[in-house]
Amino acid sequence: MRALRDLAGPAVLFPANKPIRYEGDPVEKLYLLQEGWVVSSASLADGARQIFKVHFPGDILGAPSLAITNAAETLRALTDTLVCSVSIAGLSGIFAQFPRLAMLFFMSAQEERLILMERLLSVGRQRGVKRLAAFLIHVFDRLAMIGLRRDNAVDLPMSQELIGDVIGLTTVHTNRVFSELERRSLIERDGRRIVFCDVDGLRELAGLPPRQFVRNPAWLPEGPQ
Amino acid sequence: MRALRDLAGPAVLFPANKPIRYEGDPVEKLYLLQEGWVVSSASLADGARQIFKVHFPGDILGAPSLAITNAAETLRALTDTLVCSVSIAGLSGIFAQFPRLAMLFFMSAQEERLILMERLLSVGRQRGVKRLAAFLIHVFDRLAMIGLRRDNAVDLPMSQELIGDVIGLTTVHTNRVFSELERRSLIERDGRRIVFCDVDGLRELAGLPPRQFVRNPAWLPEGPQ
DNA sequence: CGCTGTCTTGAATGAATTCAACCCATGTGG
DNA sequence: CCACATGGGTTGAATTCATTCAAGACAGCG
Repeated sequence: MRALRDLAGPAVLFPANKPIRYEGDPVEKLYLLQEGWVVSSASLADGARQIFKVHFPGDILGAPSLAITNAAETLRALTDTLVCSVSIAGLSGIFAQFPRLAMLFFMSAQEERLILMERLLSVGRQRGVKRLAAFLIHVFDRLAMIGLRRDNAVDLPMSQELIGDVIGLTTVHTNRVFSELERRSLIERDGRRIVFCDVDGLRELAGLPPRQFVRNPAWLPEGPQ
Repeated sequence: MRALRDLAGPAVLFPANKPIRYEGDPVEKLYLLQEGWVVSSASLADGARQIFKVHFPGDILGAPSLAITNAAETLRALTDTLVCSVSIAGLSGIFAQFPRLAMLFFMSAQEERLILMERLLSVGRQRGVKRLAAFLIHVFDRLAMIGLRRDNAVDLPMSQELIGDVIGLTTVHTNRVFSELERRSLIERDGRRIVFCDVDGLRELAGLPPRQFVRNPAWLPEGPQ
C-alpha cells in the first residue's frame, strides 16, 4: 500500500458538484478517492442519465474505462472531495511488483461487478419502492462497512433527482416512492437526513440475498515482509 | 496461457439447458468456457430472474463470486457446452508468476464492468424497444469480435422469455417489442435466427456510445520470453 | 393422438412518466 | 429590507408503457 501511495499524485480538492472527469475524455489515469462522495454516471443522447455507483472514501475511480480510449463514465463530486490520481503505467508497475496487491485489485473489481449485478437485478426486476429500498440499504451497509456510520441515520448528499438516476426512476416518481417508504414507517426524513427506523423491514422489502465476503483468504499470493 | 491451460481441469460437457452451478453454491472454482453458450443469472424471492450476461467461448465464468462464500449467480448452459474449471488457488498462482496475464485478467474484469454498466444504462433509462435493440447489437458485435459471425445474421439459442430476462421485460412484452423491430424493418426473424437487415438503424435506435478498446497497450507488464 | 413449450394476440389493469403547478428555503442585488 | 430568481421538494391529472390474465396457434415429441 505504501508503494501505491508513493505512486499517487498529490490530493486535489474538488468542491461539491464539480466534475472530476467527463465521459468521452481520454483515459490517462485512475483516481483514488480520499475524502467525500463521488458519483459515476453516463448519459444517453436524449439527456437521460444513469448513475452507476455512489463512491465513498477508499474507492478507486475510473477503473472501468481502463481498457478503452475514451472514458465511459463521468465522475462528479457530490460533496467537497479530496482525490489523488495514479497513472495507468503506475498501476501496471504494481502488478509487476506486488502480486498480492494485484490479486486484491482483481478481487475488488469482481466485487464491483457484483454490486452492479445486484443493481441490475433490482432495476430490471423490481418495482420502484423495492428499488429505492435496495439502494438505501446498500448505502446504509456500505457506510457501516467503512466506519462512516454510527447511528441508524444517513445524511445523503443527493437530490431526489440524483437518487432517481441511480434507481432508474423520474424525479416525480422517486418522490412518491420516498413518501411511500415513509408512510410505511420504514424510514423517516428530515431534509436529506434519512433515519432508518425499521432496517429489517426495509431490508426485507429490498429482497436481495445477503452476501458474505471473504476478507483475507489463505490462497492470496504472499505479500512482501 | 499455457500455464493457465495446465492448471485447468479436463473439459466437461454440459448439455443444453443444464445448470453448471447454482446461486448459493459454495464458491470453489472458476470456469473457462470453451465451446457453446452459457447465461449467468440470479433470481429474487418472487421468482423473477435477471440474466446478467450471455457468455461465449473464451469467457471466464463465475469470477464475480470470487470474493464471497456462496455464489451470487447461476450458470446455465444454453447450448451443448464444453467447460473446464480452475481452482481459485490456481488463479492466485498465476498472479504470483505472470504479472502480464494478471493485468490482462484485471482489465478483462473492468471490461465486464463496462458491459454491465452499459446494460444498466439501457435497462434503467430506455424503453423496451431500445433495450432489445441494444441487446441484439451487443450480441451481434461480440460474436463478430470472437469470429463466430460471418454474415448479417445470428442464431440466438434463447427463448423470448430468456431474452426478456436479459432486458428486464416480460415474455409478452418482449414479443411485442420484437414484432415492432420487425415492423420497422430493422430485423427479420425466422424461428430463432435473426437477420440484421439494417444494422445502422438498429445501432442508432439502441443509442449507446461506441467504444474503442485498447488491445495491447505499451504499459502492460513484460511477459515471459 | 395428446402432450409440452414457445410464440402470438387481445383486453383490462397497474406502474411510471409527463406536464403542470405550487410551496418553501436560500441567496442576491437593488 | 424587499423583490426576485433558483433549486429542490411535493401534489394532481392525463397519458403512455408495461404487466397481467387469458386464450389460440403451432411445432416437435412421446
